[in-house]
Amino acid sequence: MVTLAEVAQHAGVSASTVSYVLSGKRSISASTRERVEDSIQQLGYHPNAGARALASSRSNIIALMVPLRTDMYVPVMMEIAIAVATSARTHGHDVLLLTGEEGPAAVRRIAGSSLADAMILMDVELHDERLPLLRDSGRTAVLIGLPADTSGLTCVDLDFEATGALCVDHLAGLGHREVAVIGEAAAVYERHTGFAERTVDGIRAKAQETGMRILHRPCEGGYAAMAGTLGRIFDERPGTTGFIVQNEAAVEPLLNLLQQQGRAVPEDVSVVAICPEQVATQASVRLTSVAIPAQEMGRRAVEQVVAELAGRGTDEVELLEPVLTVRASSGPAPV
Amino acid sequence: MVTLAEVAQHAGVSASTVSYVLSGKRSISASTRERVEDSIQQLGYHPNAGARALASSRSNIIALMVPLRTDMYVPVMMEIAIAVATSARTHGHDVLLLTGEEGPAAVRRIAGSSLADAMILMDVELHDERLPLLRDSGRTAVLIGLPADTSGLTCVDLDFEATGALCVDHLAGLGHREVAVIGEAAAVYERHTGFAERTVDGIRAKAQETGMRILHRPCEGGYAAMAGTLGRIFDERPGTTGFIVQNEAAVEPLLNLLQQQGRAVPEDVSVVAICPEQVATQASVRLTSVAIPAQEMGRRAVEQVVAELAGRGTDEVELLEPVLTVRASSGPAPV
DNA sequence: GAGTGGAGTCGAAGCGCTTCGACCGCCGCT
DNA sequence: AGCGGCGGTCGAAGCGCTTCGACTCCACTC
Repeated sequence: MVTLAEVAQHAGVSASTVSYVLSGKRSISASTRERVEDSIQQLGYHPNAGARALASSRSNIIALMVPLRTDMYVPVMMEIAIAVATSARTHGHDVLLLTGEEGPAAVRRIAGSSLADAMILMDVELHDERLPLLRDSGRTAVLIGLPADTSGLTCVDLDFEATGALCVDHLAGLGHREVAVIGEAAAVYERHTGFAERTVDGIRAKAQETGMRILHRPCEGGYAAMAGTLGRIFDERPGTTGFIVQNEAAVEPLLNLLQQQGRAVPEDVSVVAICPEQVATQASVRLTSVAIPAQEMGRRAVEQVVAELAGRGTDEVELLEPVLTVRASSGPAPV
Repeated sequence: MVTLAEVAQHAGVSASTVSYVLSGKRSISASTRERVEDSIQQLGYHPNAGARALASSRSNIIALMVPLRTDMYVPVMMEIAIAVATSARTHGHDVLLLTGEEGPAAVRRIAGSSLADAMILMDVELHDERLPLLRDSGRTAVLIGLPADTSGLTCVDLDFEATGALCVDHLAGLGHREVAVIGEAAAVYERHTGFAERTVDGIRAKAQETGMRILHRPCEGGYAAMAGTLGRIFDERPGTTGFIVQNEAAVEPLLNLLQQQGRAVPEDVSVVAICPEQVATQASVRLTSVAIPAQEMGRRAVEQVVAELAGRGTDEVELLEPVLTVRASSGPAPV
C-alpha cells in the first residue's frame, strides 16, 4: 500500500503539504498542488481509511439500520437503502448496513466505537427503544419515519396523515360512502409503527369530515390472506364500493379477487393504493395511487445527515407532501 | 469516549494487558481478566474502530456490492443483503453497502483505502469488469454468481444449469412436449448475467435429451409486458402446455392472464417457477418451483469470506443444489 | 541448587493520517 | 527604509490501538 509519506517524498514536499492538498484546508500554490496530484496519480495512492478516522475522528461512514423483517414493504426498503448509499457517496460518505437484529445494542456499539459519524434509522416505532440511546449518544441521527416524541431528532417521512386524507378525499369526491382500508399486517400495528397508524388516523379524521364510513382491516400480503380478509369485509359491509390499500403485497391479490368475483374495477369498485409508482403502473389495472417517494426519502435523510455533520444542523421534522395520481382503478361510485 | 488507557488505569494494569484480554492472543490470569472486564463494563468502553483498523490492518468490515438496478429480482437481492449483514455480525464483522453505480472504481477505492477486509460481489456478469481489479487488488473476495473465468476466485451460487434441467425434467416427466421459458428482462441477457444464461443452457441441454421443444423469451416484469410476450408465444407455438418462469415479477401476471384466457392451471397448462419460496407460496396458485436460496447464499458467502480471512482459504466454486418442490401449478400434460 | 521453560505482565514502537504552531519570504503599506 | 501580514510550507505531536520483545516469577527437572 502506498502511504502519504511516499507520495510526499515522490513529490518532494512534506507529508503535511500532501494532506493539505487533499483536504484543501490550507492554501497551496498551484505548482505544488499539481506536482502532488501527479504523484498521487502515478503511485495510485488512496488514503488509509483507518488512519484518517483515527486522526480526524471522522470516519465518513453513515450507519443505516434497516428492519430485519424481509417480509414487509421490501421494495420500498430496498429503494431507500440504495438511495441512501448512492447519495451518501455523492457527499463522500459510505454506508454501513445494520440489520434490526442487533437492536438497540447496535446503536451503542456504533456510537461507542466511532465506526460511523451518523446514523439513519428506518422502520421507526412510535416508542422506539433505540431513541433514548441515540439521544444521549450525542451522535447525529436522522430517522426515516416519525416517532411519538421527535424532540431533539431530525426526521424525514412522507406525511402519512395527509396521505390518508388525500385518499379519502379522492374517493369521497367520486361519491363513495363505504370504504374499506386494507392495512399492513397486524404485526405492524402491534409494533406501533408510526406510518401505519398515522395513515389510519388521517383516513379516520377525513372520513368523519366527509361523512364516509370506514372499515379498517390489517392484512398480511399474499393471495390467501387477502381472500379471507376480502370475504369478511363484504360480509360485514356489502355496500363497500371503495378500497384504500396500504399493503403493497395485497394489491395484486385484491385486483385478482375482485375480478374473479365479477366486480369490475373501477365501474363497481374503486381502488386507491399507497405504494411506489412502479407497483402502481405495473399492476394488472393501472392504479390510482399515492406514491411512496422512497428515493426522495433516502436522499433527504442523507442531506440532513450531511448538513448536521457540517454544523448546519436543523433538528426538524421534514414531511414530504403526498401526491395522488389518478389512473384507471378509481371512478365514480355506482348509483 | 473512554479509551483503552483509561480502562487500563482503572483496572490497575497496562494498556497491553487490556488489549490481550480483549483479543485473547496471550494468556491472562483469571483474576486480572476479571478486573479488566469489570472496568470495561463500568466505564462502558468500546474499542475505537479506526485505531483498531490502523494498528491491526483489519477493519472487520466486509464490503457488499449490490446492483444499482432496483427493478430486478429485488426481494432476492434484499434477502441476500440482509443475510450477509446478519451472518457477518455473528462473525464479528460489519457490512459496507456499495451500489453498482461506482462500478469498478469502487473496488479500487475500497481495496486502496483498506476500508474493508474483503468484498462480496453480487450480480456478477460473465465478463465482469470488476474481476481483473479484484484479482490484482489481492483482497479476499467472494462472488455471489458465476463469471466465465473463476480462476483465483471463490464463488457461491445456486446451480442454475441444474435448476433449468430440473424444471425440464419435471415437465417432461408429466408428458409436456412444448414448453415456453419466460426469462428475465432482455437487458439481463445483454449484460451476460451468468445465472440467466446458465439457466437457459441447462434447460436447452435437458430439453434436447428429453425431446422437448423449447421457446425462450425474455420478458420484463409487469402485466403489460407479460401480456405481449404471452400473446406472441401462443401465436408461435399454439401447442404450448408448459411454462418455466424465471422472472418473478412475471409470475403473477402470467397466472392472471392464463386465467383470463380460460386456460386452467394446472389442467391445461403447467407452470414451474424459479423464485424464492415466499413468492411461490403467496401466488394466486401455489407454485411448483425451484427455490432461490437467498439466505443460504448470503450466509455461505460470508462463511467463505471469514474462512479466507482466517487463512483457511479455499478458492473454490460452491454450487448449491437446486430443489424442486411440487405444488399446485403443475400436472400431467393434457392429451 | 543451578538451569529450563512457560505463564503472565509490561514498555515502547509504530500503524498512516490530521492539525497546530512556527517559519520564511515577499508584497505593500506608511 | 522598515514593518506588518499573509500565502505557502514544514516539523512534530498526537489520535487509540496492536504487537513484539523483554522481563519477572515460579514450578519443575536433573
